[in-house]
Amino acid sequence: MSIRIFNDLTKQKEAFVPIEEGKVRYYNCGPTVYDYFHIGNGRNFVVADTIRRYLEYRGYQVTFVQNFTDIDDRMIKRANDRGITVKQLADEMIAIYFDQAAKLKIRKADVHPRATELIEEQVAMIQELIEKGYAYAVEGGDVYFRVAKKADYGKLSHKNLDDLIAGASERVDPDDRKEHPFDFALWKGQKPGEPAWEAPWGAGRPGWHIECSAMARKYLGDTIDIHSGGEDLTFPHHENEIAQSEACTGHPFANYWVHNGFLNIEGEKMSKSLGNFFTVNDITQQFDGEVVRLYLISAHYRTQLDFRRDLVEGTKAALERLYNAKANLAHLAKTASIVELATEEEAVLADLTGYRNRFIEAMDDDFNTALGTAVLFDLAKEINTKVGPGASKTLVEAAAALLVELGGVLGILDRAAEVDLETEIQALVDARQAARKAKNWAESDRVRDQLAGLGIILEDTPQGVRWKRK
RNA sequence: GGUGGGUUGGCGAAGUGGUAACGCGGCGGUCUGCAAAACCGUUAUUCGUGGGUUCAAAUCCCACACCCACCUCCA
Repeated sequence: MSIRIFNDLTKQKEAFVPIEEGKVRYYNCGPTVYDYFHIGNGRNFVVADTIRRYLEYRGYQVTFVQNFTDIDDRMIKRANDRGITVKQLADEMIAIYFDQAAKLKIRKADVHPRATELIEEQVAMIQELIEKGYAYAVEGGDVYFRVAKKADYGKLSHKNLDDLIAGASERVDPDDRKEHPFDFALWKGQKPGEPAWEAPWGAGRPGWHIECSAMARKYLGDTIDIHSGGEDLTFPHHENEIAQSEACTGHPFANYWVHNGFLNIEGEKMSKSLGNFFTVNDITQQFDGEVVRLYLISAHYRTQLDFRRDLVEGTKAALERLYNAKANLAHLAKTASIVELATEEEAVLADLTGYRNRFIEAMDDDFNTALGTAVLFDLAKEINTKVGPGASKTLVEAAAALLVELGGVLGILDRAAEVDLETEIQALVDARQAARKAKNWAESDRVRDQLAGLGIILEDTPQGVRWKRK
């Protein structure tokens, strides 16, 4: 069995066969760093991170690249509005990206190139495209890609130029300098007050699409295995990347195109005008990042997902369930001393392997995280039912390890099952236990309330008192 | 207009030919000094509508209805 991926290029699930055995070259379109990234971006980054984690879990050596677009119209406008340089804006937002991404348990990519770091490579590609007749410079210093020359233009979005023109007849802004309305900018000539770099056809800055082509090429090669992004990027961004890269290198650009569905807010498209524009920063003020992450992968990545607070609240309870299974095992591990498995435990241990297999089967099928998480809930139930007081250390540890192993693939459950309490808090917990032993309920309840005020929630279990932070 | 996706219990969400996973919520219970939490059990004879194919369909085919996304810089 192998991993199957729904490839947008062919619109069907295909067995995943990497270019180089055992290795994966993976590129995901990162954010334009003009502002805090929003929860829709967050979904994309979580999806890409999960795919990356899973590929690694399946034994692939993954080189994962995710860019920062640090030069474009919005960057320039925002920097001007704030009276800072584009570079300052980028530095600030990139730092925020890493901070917020960490909250969602999104790992750093192997390479996080910035568009402005690869100007030379982009200029070289544009030059090559001009030489091969795929691009032309016009008055004003702009350089455009000649879409009509690329016979298979539209193969990713499954459009052809005639349809495009018919569909967009009213929206295309006529630009006499362009040969074809859908020719897109590879390079934008400098306008007064804008940052610019030197180029053979005049100072200016790269267009949006060329940066991804250049970055993917530099760090991953002419042909990469997987390229992903939000579904809205299919056209024109990814279509244009394909056109540029393939025209330039003469090789296929990416073998598998993966697009995640959009994230809506309470049933509506997120937009500033609707006032429902939420950044990850907004959301993590209210919810634990791991809860948000679990919510984002609770549906298959290709479906549209509605962000609803009540559902995230529900996910919080669901994640608690998994953590409780983990905490139960940690508790048992403290007292479990028998190493040898009892006969009936052998069957449970064998079941554990079954859960791992089910998980792999689910995730192999186009990264079905909804099914994958379901396996975790089933596993938690098995643990709670079959692994109790008196269980052998071997079984307790195996169960705990599997829970963490599978959770780790999804980017959850890495928090310690129990935190050590500060001595003064531990003293309060002890005091309450003493009061309870003396049946001094008034005093024990008072201490319990006091601890609640400190954010410590106590749970009296048959195996003793357990606590967790609010 | 073109292209693509969707419609599954109170709410979410898997499932693409063999008789409806999983989570939240609800309900019942266990535990507890009482709580809370936790845990256990239970919760769709049914998968937008109407036809058809088949021994068998949520799953395949044909209509229809409704919803959504993309169609030049928005993940």
